This record gives sequence, C-alpha cells and structure tokens, in this order.
Amino acid sequence: MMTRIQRMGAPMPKTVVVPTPPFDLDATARHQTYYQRESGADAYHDGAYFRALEVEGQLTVAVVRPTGTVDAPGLAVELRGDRLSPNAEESATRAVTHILATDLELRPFYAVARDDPFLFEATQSFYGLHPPQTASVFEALAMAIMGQQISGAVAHVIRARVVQALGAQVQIDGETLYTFPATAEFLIAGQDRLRALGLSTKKAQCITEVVSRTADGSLDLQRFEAMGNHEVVDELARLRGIGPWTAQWVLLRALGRTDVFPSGDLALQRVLSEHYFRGRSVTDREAGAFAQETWGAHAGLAATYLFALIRRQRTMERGSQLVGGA
DNA sequence: AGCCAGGCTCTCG
DNA sequence: CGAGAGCATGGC
Repeated sequence: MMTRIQRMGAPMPKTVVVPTPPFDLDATARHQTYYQRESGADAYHDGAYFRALEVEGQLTVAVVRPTGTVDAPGLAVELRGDRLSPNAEESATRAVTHILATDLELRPFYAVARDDPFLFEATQSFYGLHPPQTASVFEALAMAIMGQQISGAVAHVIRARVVQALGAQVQIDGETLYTFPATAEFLIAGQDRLRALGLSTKKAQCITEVVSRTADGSLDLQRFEAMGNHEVVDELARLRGIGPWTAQWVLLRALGRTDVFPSGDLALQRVLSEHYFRGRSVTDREAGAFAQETWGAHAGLAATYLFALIRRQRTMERGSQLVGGA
C-alpha cells in the first residue's frame, strides 16, 4: 500500500475556538485517546491534543491546547504542516472541534444527573467532559466493526494496525500519526489484507461491503447526518455484520445523538446491573428502558460518563495490581 | 493455559 | 422471544 509521508515543522497561525462551557480539554482528550497510547490517528500529551487529518487532499495535524478555564474555556487550534488553503484550514478546524464536540451543551444533562448519586459523582469527577465524536460516519462504523465482541485492548491493537497500514503517515516533532483511512483505502486493501491485519472473515467482509457499497453509491453515509435515529438503524441493519450494538455506537459516536443509549453494550449492562439492579443481570431491553426513564434525552451522555467511570475503575485496578505484584 | 472481552448472525425450540 | 454455537485475537 502506498503510504504518503510528510514531515512537518513550521508552526502555523492559531485559531481560537470558544467551546460551550463547561469544557475540559484534559478530560475530553483523555477519553478520546484512552486506548491509543500512540500510533493512532490522534494523541494526547503535554496538555495538547493532536489529530491527523486529511482535508481536501491535504495532510495536516491539528494541535489543540486550552487557553482558558473549564468554566470560561478557550481552545487554541494550530494546524501544522504545509500551508493549507483557507477552505482547508476552515475544514480542519471544524473537524477537530467536531471531534471534541465543543458545541455540545452539558448543563441540562448535569441537571438530570443531580438526582442520581452514582452519576452525579461522575459528573463532578469528569466535569467538563464532552463526548468525543469521530471525524466521519465511516470512521465510527469501521471502528465499531473492528471492535465488535473483542476486548478494548485487543480492539486497540487491531485498529492501530489497520490505521497504520492503510492511513497516510504524518510526522510532527518526532511523533508519528496516521490519518484514519478513507473508504477508498479499505477498498483497495480488500478482504484478504484486512483479514491479514487481524479482522475475522466476517468483519473483513462487513467492512468491504460497506466501502464497496459506498463506492457504487448504494450506501451514502453522509446522508445519515440528516436522518432520524430509527432510519439510520434500519439502514445499517441491512448490512450483514451490523446489528444494534454497532448502530447504536454509530449514532452516539459519529452523529452526536446523545439521546441514544448503547443498550447492547455488555460493559454498560454490567455497570447498570451493579449499581442500579443490585447485581441482577439486565437484558438489552431492560438497559434501554432504564436509561430512557432515568436520563431521558441525555441517556447517551450518561453512557459516556459511565464509560469514563469504567475506565477510571480499570486504571485503578491496573495500578493496584502493579503495586501488589511488586 | 485457558478464559474472556465494550457482538453478530444463524439456527432451533 | 430466548438460548446456543461459531467466529478471531491478545491479555491477564
């Protein structure tokens, strides 16, 4: 596969973006990059969020740093690399603010969460965490398919392998990032290559079907933006290998449908079981109904904060294991 | 060394 | 509807 490599040096003019408060870049970028220590499409270190992007055929890395406070937030967005056209600059800035969901309003959700001690604690611990979104519908769909069934750690390894193999490589300050591969790159790779990168036969077939149908126009993911939740689910369910879990995550992660609770998610089902059902296991249906009743139109934000809790829990467990093992 | 992990599809009762 | 099997891989 042809890999374009670009070395980037000279700093570019910065744009300042004002997110809807509260906004905490640290919490949001950590959440977004949780599994990607490095060699993914983005990275977070030294207080800056990095994301490789391809806009209008031009490669760039957006570097985002906080300029204000969580309650009076500002973000400095710097585009590194070859000078972009004004249009491309605007697209890149829009893309990275979309990824960080800067315009999302958290306060109504916080108001609902106040009645719920468990979630209230989460809204305090992760105050200002906006639910990160993917750059495109396809990115969310491909990421979800690659992550079906397997653990987060395994999903991370496989996704990183695919992104590195098929994405365009960008180097900045000695760090290597890759753009998330476009549908065309998956199409060129084909089933066998995807299979060799660690996807199961079914997943490789599923992604191949998505990208070939995108290529022949029978599937238009761009259109999802303007469609209702149920329409999107119906359209996605027609594809072999895509069920409720994948569709729910696409709605939440790509389209910012923060009313959608991924009720098919086993990790979320377990959290609900533990904290709201006294340990009794819950079905997909029960999880969805409970989330809808409890958090209403903000159920998707609740899911984001529940995942933040799950991750914090795992991080602490890992920490204590390391201490215990030593 | 196994068992399980942020499922989906198909089959059978 | 609900339950069960096969799929793939890496980490604990």
